[in-house]
Amino acid sequence: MPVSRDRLGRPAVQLAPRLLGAVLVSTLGQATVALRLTEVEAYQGLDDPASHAYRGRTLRTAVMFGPPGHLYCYFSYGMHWCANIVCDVDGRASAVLLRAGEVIDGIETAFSRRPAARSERDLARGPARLAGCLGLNGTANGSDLCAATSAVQLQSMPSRRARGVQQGPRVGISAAAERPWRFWLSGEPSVSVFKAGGRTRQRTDRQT
DNA sequence: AGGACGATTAACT
DNA sequence: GTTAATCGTCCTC
Repeated sequence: MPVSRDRLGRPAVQLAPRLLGAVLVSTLGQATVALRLTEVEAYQGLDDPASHAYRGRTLRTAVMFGPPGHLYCYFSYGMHWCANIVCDVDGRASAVLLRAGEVIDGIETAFSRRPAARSERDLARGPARLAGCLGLNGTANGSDLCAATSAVQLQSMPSRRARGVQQGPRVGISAAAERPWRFWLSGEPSVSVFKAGGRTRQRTDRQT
């Protein structure tokens, strides 16, 4: 039985630390991969300049404005997919980005989807790597994680906040970079390397 | 219609 | 530490 939807109907900043240790299971492509979440980030919709939903509902962000418990997948840098769990109540955009996890089942399948991974800890270390392991892409956008018939499910979630939860700035953003809305489990090898939010790209000053 | 930029990754030096 | 790859989305003419 997947996690019940009402447990996810709370703002991302509240839910994010509670998702550490939760288990996601994908049966996409007739293979099973299960993953235990070790690092997440909260994005609080209209209150959060770093959120895709900040400027309101668009075709891309529509899922975030819907009921909790669905997957929001987006395409990044022209080549990667990243995945979020939509949370908070229907109509309020809020989502938790899945940044890293430990593969606990289907390791062979995960490696086949991530040929560049050299070790188990690299399989789902980083949001696009995590999505890659599970086979998530645009087709999975909107998937209901709380439905027993769904190919992607949130199988379990700790009833209390896990021990060893750490908190700090989010990765790779420039807006609202000071908000400490990244959460991870201390001592987990799968947690991604810290980079303070800000410019990760060269300036594009034109020459005169 | 055009362009800047990104919730990134992998492969380099 | 640096940089190329690559394209959907959204904002500005």
